[in-house]
Amino acid sequence: MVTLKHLAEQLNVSVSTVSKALHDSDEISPDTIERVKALAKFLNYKPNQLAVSLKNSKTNTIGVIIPNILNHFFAKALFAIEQEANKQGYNIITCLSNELYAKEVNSLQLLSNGSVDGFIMSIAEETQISNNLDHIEAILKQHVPIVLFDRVSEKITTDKVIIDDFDAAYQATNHLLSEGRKHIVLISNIDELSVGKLRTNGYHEALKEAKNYDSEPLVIAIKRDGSIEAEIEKLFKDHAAIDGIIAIDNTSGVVALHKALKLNYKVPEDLSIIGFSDENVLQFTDPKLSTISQHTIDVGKASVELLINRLQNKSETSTEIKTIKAQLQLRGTTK
Amino acid sequence: MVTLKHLAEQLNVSVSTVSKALHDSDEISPDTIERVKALAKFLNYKPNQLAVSLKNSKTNTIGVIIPNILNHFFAKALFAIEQEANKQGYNIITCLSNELYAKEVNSLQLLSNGSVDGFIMSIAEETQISNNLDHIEAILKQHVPIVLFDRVSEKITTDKVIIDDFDAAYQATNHLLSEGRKHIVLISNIDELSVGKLRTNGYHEALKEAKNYDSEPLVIAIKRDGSIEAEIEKLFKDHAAIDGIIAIDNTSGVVALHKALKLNYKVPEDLSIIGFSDENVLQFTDPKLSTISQHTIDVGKASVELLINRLQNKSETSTEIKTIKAQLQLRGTTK
DNA sequence: CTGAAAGCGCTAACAC
DNA sequence: GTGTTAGCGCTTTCAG
Repeated sequence: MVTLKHLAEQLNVSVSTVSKALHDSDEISPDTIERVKALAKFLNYKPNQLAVSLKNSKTNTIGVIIPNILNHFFAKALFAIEQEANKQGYNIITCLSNELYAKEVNSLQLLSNGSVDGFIMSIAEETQISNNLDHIEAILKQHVPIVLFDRVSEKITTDKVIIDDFDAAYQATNHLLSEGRKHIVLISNIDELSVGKLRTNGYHEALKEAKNYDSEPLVIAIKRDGSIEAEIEKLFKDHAAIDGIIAIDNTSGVVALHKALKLNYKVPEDLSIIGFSDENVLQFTDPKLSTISQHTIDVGKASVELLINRLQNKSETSTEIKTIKAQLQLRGTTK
Repeated sequence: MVTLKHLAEQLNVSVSTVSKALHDSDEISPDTIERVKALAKFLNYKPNQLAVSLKNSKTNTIGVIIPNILNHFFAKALFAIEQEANKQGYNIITCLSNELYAKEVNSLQLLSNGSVDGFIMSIAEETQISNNLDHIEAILKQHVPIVLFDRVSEKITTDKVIIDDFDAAYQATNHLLSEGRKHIVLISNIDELSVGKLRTNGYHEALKEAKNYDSEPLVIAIKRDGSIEAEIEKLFKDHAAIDGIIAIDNTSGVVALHKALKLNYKVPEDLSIIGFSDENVLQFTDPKLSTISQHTIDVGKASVELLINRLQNKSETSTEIKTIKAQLQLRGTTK
């Protein structure tokens, strides 16, 4: 590894001269600067980031903790975070909690002592269920900033980026009501998550406010390990009169559509379906699924902005909660 | 941040005593060890990894460069790499090249000077097209080990983990031949990639060896930005006699199945389809897609093993190429 | 059993 | 315009 010292020796100058020269200090003669830079380039010198970070107590890297990278929403969020961070001159260290409390604790602990300047994270399912957030509080107390996105908690006071989940489901439900649907069911396999609860509440609220809607709300909660397909088949068997479906997780809307078509429901004539999905599933459906689009890229971008802001304005200003509007995208599975 | 120095001051001992005590050195009295550890725990001391790494010239972190995190194959590979690395006591820094040469160069440069002990990477599309691999050679020359997985190059001599792409496609094609198919087409949107070429070759070879197969090979190469759906619709229109499809990328098999069913092909009676997909798409298809399964978890795991091996046996043994067998999973879209 | 000192690679205040 | 020095937090050799 080429170091400042090597360059200094080769050039018969001191290490500090080399360092200054490489930073274009005006303490150094143009001539020397040029010689230093030439040799640095020739030897392909790259500063050791570890040493720089140690010296500066600043790493220019962000720790990102993702609950489940196989979930397309999070993959896309990571994509956006990485992109924006890079643009702003930050690197990222990614940890995958795999929805486990223990891994989340571990990652936070491991990185919080100097390895990263701050965190962007979404809370693991296990953590949300237990609602034990002391590990996050602990990091915050050490003045390492954290931005929470999507899966957040009211127990924690910090910067957050959230989606207006309640409103998104509320609007979706209202849309189906406006189509004159009389039996609207909500399907969820994210029952335990904060976002799942909010979406479900939005659905309930819309139905409660509805005039002329006589059916009881019906929520199908699919267990994490359960088969979405089997549950949905059962749903159609038990409730043949269904004419509207809101699917609040990433995939069950697509599955519901396939099953419905298989059972010869006419979509959207007899039955409307709205999913909480990204465009990536559209190529797999016909008619194209109407969805609630989560603007995932914006979520990631906003998270990075919030964190870097906090990092740079050391000012202990009050925390910010940024809400990214979800958007109802009507396509082929709604009237 | 709590440092060794803090602990030392509080306890009226030297920094080196503290350091040794925390490492259970037998130079230190059991009594002191206990006192040190107690205080360390009380103050929630965590060693500064930057300092440790700088001192040891060893970071225990692996740089992972992923071409496209929105591709499920790579998301799963990352998942596996992270998991295995963690198990072995390594952290990962993830960089996303987004298929771009420049980003790949950048990530490699940035991390190669001390930030990571080695790399696990799959080559960006742009890099594979240009076939300019000097940046990778350069890192290798600095004795920073690299493991290449999936998208590799023969120009580079280093440890590699590959899938037997040729053989997988060869077998798949032979299976369709054994069903008596007479018009087998190959669909690809990864024409430019090493793996795409290998799979296509396997298809060609199988057809060449086949007796009683009279049709010409037919390869539909979908441009990166092209619409898979439109291309496949066109395929069915232009070649109604098709009775076998091999789709060599992650998604086009699913799309082909949907379009075929829509056009009232009987699958698998009139038409067999084999995709190169993971189980994650199965819930979207009926009948279930027959696939070539890539054992992505094994690919990730093997990559980590190879790298750590290289890291620990500094011995300059010859490089290793590990082939992970792909597996033909016959389900509902083949006879 | 404990401590002093050097050094990993870098930056920056302070000489000269 | 250039060099000396100290120090970031840690480990480790060597003295005591």
